[in-house]
Amino acid sequence: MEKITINDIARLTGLSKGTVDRVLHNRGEVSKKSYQKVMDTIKELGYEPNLYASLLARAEQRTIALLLPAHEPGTYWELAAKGEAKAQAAIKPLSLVTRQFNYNQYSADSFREACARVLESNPAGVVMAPMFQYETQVFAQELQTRSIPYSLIDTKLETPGYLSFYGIPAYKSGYLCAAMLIGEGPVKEVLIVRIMRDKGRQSDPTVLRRSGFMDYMLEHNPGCTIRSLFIDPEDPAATDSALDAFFDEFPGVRHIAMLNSRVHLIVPFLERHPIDIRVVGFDNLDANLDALRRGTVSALIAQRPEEQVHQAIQALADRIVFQRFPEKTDNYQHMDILIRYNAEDY
Amino acid sequence: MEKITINDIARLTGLSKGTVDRVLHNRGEVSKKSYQKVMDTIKELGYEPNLYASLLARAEQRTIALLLPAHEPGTYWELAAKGEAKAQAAIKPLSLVTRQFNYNQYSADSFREACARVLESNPAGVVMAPMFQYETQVFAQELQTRSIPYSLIDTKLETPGYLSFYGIPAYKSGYLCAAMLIGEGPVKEVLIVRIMRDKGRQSDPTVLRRSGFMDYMLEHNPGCTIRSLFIDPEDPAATDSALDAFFDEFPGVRHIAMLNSRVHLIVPFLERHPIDIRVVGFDNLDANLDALRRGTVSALIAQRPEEQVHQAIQALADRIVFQRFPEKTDNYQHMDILIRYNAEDY
DNA sequence: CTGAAAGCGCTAACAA
DNA sequence: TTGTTAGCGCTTTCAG
Repeated sequence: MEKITINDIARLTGLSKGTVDRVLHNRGEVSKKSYQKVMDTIKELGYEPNLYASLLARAEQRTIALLLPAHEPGTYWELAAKGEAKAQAAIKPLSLVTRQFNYNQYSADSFREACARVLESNPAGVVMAPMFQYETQVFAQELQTRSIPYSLIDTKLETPGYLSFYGIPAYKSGYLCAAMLIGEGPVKEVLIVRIMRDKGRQSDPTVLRRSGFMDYMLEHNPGCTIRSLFIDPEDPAATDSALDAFFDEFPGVRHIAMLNSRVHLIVPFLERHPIDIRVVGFDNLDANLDALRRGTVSALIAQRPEEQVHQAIQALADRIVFQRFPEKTDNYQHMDILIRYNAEDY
Repeated sequence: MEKITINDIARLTGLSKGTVDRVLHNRGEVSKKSYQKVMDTIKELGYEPNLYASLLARAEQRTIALLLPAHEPGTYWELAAKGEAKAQAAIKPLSLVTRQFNYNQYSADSFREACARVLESNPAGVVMAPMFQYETQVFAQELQTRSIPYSLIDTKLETPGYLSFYGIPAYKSGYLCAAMLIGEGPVKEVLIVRIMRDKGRQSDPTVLRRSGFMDYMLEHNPGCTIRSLFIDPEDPAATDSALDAFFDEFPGVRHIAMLNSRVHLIVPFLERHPIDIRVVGFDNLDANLDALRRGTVSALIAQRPEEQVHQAIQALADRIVFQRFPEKTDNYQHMDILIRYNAEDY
């Protein structure tokens, strides 16, 4: 069984290497007839291109753009950004590099502007974490007309022709959060702490989480009162006093959930008032893990954001270099449950 | 800054490509003088060979051997074997293939014999899940003298010069299991169900798990009595009656742990006797997941064995093709906690 | 001991 | 729309 090459299929079809190469990379300039003939015999013989030869002959570097919210240290997106490094190493031998473009996750303008920069850089592929429904649509449209493949992470917005999506199921994650918080036991009241400015966001992923959370409560603990409190992430003092005021008014609350990655914001308060409160949050930020280890936070639901970007980049690389499509378009990831005793090797 | 090639250094030294190649792979037939000259200018110019050109010119397929316990359907090692397929796809473009060699995990002879077959196949690298301390040492030794790189998965035995290890921390996993089983609450007695023939094994990974389990109990629940029961995986009827007898004698037991992947073996019994018992086991076998969904098993600790073999293969491929060494030698993986509400997307 | 030369399989520029 | 051709950088005879 000989390795079959581009020459073989050129000979078999009666065409030339050049033409075969053109259909292989469908860069047009080929008649329908030739195209079909080549495709058919490729399939028939099970031809697979030789990567080494290809890479050797090509020798130019393509780049994959990452379009992510800006990542201040200690935030969720910093975790995600870590996946870039891993992926870099993996795709470097394929003559691919990554390049990051950041935007302010609270400003649609900034997102639009970042999109423009991405397009300007003429990438071979794009990984994006979208926050704004409309702007993302427009951008996706543009990518498609330029036939630049793109993958989504974190939030799945309905955009045309995305290559693949990687993230956790938002609704289910809220459901799970509720289960971790109250189990089966009857609980009279719980508190959901929310972030102020999230209110204004167009596409807030915590909306779905909240609805999953609510449904679990309805199904398992219908009598429970669910209270909300909004805090300002920029203002720790205000957060403290808001919590103080809350517990003055509702001293019986023993269960708190936060449906975003910021549970660490309420940790100082909790540690200053040693009531025995069960707290469940999301994501393995260092500050969250510390609180978990100290026992202030009972459980975290985590989602390996670095894996999400890693996988998205890999999928794109496969697509770009090997013309290979991912097995599944929507890849819902496992939700990791972290407690004190399994957080160490995370 | 131009890429410098073998031609450059041929020109610079006044020798030919052929000679340069000879010193590059020190296969002799070169005068001392020429050798020195080449070496010097290589260092001077910081020459790095182009892998693709090299690989292309060489054009042979190398194979990575997997040395794993035989995997009957529905067993742990079947899960692990799944990782092979994924990795196959990833390394195929590098002209690498995998080939599996199986042994009976209860027979050292069979292991030794499998090792022999692996060596005979002259692999470019080896991934192994070792079960027998001494035999593994001997084999590892042999691999090292032939300078065949190898990685370990699942169980880390102290062998010389392994490339990397992938698995969960055994002791900690037992500790975690105990935590999942009894939490902080005081419990009077717990049952550990064990597999009969594991007793005779030389390198039983559950030994460490058991000691982690015991330590958690000592630290958090010192008064608790820990009972053991041995069952025969081949004999469901005997398993049932053993459990019957056990519960006749100790009707108060409400907590069961199994420190291996076989918790499904006791599920039929449990479902026939609807007492409210908390059960914790290991690994995401289908039968275990089913029991988890039905609520018979409360929690599973899982370790993504397919990822372990996938990563081990990748590491080897990187080593073989790109001469790259893994970032970390010992890669302890996260222990996944599975409960009903997060098992679906696993 | 050394050099010359023929590829490895694919890409891309240029002609036709 | 298609064919031709000159490499990409390295390996490997084979003749000297």
